[in-house]
Amino acid sequence: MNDGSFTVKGFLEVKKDKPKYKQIIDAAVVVIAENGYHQSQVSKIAKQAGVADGTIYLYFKNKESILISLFEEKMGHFTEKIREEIKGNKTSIEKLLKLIETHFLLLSEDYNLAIVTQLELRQTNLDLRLKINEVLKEYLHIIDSILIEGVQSGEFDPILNIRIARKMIFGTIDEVLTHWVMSGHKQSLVDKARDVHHLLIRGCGYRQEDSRLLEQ
Amino acid sequence: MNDGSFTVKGFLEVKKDKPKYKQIIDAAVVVIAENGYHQSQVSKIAKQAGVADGTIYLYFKNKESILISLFEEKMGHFTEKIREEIKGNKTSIEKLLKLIETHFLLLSEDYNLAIVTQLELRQTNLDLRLKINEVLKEYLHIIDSILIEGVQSGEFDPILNIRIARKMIFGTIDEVLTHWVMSGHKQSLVDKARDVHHLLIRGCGYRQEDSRLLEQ
Amino acid sequence: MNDGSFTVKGFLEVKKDKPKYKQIIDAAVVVIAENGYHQSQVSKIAKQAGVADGTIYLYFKNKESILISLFEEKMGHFTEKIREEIKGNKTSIEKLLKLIETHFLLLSEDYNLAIVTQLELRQTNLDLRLKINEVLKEYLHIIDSILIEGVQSGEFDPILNIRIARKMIFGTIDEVLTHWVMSGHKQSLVDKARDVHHLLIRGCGYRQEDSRLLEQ
Amino acid sequence: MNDGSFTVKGFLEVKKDKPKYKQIIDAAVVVIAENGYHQSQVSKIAKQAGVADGTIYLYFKNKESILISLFEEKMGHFTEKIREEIKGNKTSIEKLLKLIETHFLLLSEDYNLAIVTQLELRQTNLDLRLKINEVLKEYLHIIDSILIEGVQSGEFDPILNIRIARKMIFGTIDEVLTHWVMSGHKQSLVDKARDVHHLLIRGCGYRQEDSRLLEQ
DNA sequence: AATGAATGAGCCTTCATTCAT
DNA sequence: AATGAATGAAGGCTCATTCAT
Repeated sequence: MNDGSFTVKGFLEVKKDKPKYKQIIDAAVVVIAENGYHQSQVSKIAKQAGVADGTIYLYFKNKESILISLFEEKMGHFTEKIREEIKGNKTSIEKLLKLIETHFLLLSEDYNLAIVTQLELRQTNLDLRLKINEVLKEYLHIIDSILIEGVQSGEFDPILNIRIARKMIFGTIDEVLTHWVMSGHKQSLVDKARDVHHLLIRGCGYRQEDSRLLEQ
Repeated sequence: MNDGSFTVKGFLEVKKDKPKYKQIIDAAVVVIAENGYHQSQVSKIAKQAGVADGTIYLYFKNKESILISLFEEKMGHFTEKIREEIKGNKTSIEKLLKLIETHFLLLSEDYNLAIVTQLELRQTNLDLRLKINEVLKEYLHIIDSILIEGVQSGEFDPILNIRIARKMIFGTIDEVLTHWVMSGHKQSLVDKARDVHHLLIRGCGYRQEDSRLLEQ
Repeated sequence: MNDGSFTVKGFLEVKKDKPKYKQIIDAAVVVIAENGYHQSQVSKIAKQAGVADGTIYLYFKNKESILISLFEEKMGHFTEKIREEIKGNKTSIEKLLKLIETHFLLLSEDYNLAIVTQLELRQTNLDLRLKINEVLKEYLHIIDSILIEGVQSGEFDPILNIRIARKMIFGTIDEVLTHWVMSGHKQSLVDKARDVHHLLIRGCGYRQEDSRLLEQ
Repeated sequence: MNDGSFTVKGFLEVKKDKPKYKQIIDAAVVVIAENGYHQSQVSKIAKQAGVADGTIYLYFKNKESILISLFEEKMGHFTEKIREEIKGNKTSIEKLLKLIETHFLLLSEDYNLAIVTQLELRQTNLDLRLKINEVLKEYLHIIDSILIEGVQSGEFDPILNIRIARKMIFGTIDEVLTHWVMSGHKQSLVDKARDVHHLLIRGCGYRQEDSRLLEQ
């Protein structure tokens, strides 16, 4: 449940800042990407992290919590980065493009992480996946707020079904990513961002000829 | 011994049609849906199927092949049913709606199967998932042919990126399904079909006001 | 215990003469030689024999009894053949040479059988090996009678320890055979017979210069 | 993890010298002697050794490697002991006697080990037996060097076929031992050594009346 | 006599986790 | 804080044998 990190209010946050906590998470990404989830024993992760097996359990409650923390840590960085990137953009159209591009870019830059999040982490049991979904909510909230803003600004269909639209956006991005990872990341992912964006905003009711916000 | 073997005995007799083969697959669906993939031991499946453990291995090479056959069998039925259903429809718009509705309907009618395909089968190792993807190709081909037809008929964007559109359609349907299964299938899935369809065809460039094919 | 053969006194012996009984034993030799004892399942032997699995059990009580019968049948032929061959020889020296030569010749002519008796049949459990030893006694009796005769005729040491000498003769022949089989029967086995014989009779106290019985 | 690994900790520390490694091997000898090879499950060996099942696999790669190590360890001790014992003897005749006596004595003192090496270890598959043969080579080399020395010193036949003689010596010793074990070690094994030796050296061409080296 | 589909007992090995040091 | 040796539960698969046809 808890990833093993302790925060002392009013005092200094202790574990997450320590190198070893991140060491282990980064080791997990490498080991899982290289060996696959089912071949990523705790001892392998410990070895890669340069610590003893037992040390893992000083920082994480159990193996599952390494994965949850991994996802929290990386996805947290994701949402943070995406929030930053879309901040400067005026329209929802632009924000959505930035979201897709940033998502694609971040995974392009870390193919190991892409393997882990798109393929390996899905081989885990339902409990873990439910917790991962918790973490994903933050990301879905960003999509939702872009959609709501877009509806209010008139960029999108005024009667857009936000929940379905959110699933379309997330599902499409996810499907594109998974395909890209599975086919061995031969093609440029970032290059696909505009095409994906194009279809998605049109699906949300945006009409290119009506408003030229995106035009360059 | 192996699934997929054919015996001619007076008439064409496919082993797959023999009761025990299907018995085991149906048992697997029930057991996996109820216990989760990692808690679905071969002995449990055998018990549910009403056969001895060893009997499983007369019909399947190993545990993994039960799952592949399960997917082939069920997905085969899916694509077959979908092909049938879309046959009678004239426009691509209508065909896509029929595809979504049929997909939703079939999983609505068999919630256990929905759990298995949307959640449990994804917890398997990469090898199995690659084989499952092989099976999925058939489904993706149907989507592709609808899209190509729609582009040719002028219903969809003449410069539609088919590969991305296919991923949008599949990714969206998949995301909607997974969410529906994970949230405990409280809401009607089939009711969502029109909304999903609406967003997807718009994403593909369809303009409601231009052509009224779908109108009732 | 019983090999499954039935003899009706005064009437015709039934099973052993029937082709299927021998068919199965011969199939066992081939299958065991080709696959090794632990990979020689009953079903494989049945297939090689051209009968159904269940048919095996009409002729043999269980798998073990196939092996015992195999050994009895083949070893019986051995001792019979050896008895025949040594009958015509006058001296014990000559008889022992004939025994060795015949043993070597028979296994040279049937390498599969050599593999089975020298290597594979020894991988069986102790019970079976005790029964095989029973069968071997006949062979050891022949050695004994040659030795006793040789002592009486003055060819061998008058105070020869027969039991030890028997073990020397059998142990040496066995060791030469096993080495020949394990090293892939590249060299001629029969060519070694005279050298083996030479050492063994000398060990038994025979003195070439004293009597010239063997000279040509 | 693996047997045969070396760790330097202040001094030369061989893993094989660690108590647990030997504990397990000794437990294996007891369990196999008492239950037979095919009834000697890893769990039984672990229980006898007083360790957990999994601990076995910290010291041995798999079950088979317990047996190989067992043989290496015990046979290594054998050859070492035999080399020591024959060192002090002048003639080949004496050395061979010492070899036989030592071999017989060592197995007389450890009947469990005798059961394992003479009966149970032979029930293993061919692969394992080939590895065991590797270990046996050391023993055969000792025999060879005694023979060569004996030929050079004139004790043995100057044109002695060393390879056959070696097989005679080893085959005879082995046959005597196996018979002794199978018949329940009722008789004294060491008492047989002189008789066995007597036959073997005579087989190698030694003539008692010519040289009186062995006489007391 | 012959078949062959069905049975079900039995075991090696892995690996997350603990705890004495 | 750190170590890493030790633990022990848990399951997929094989194959000799049976028996209804």
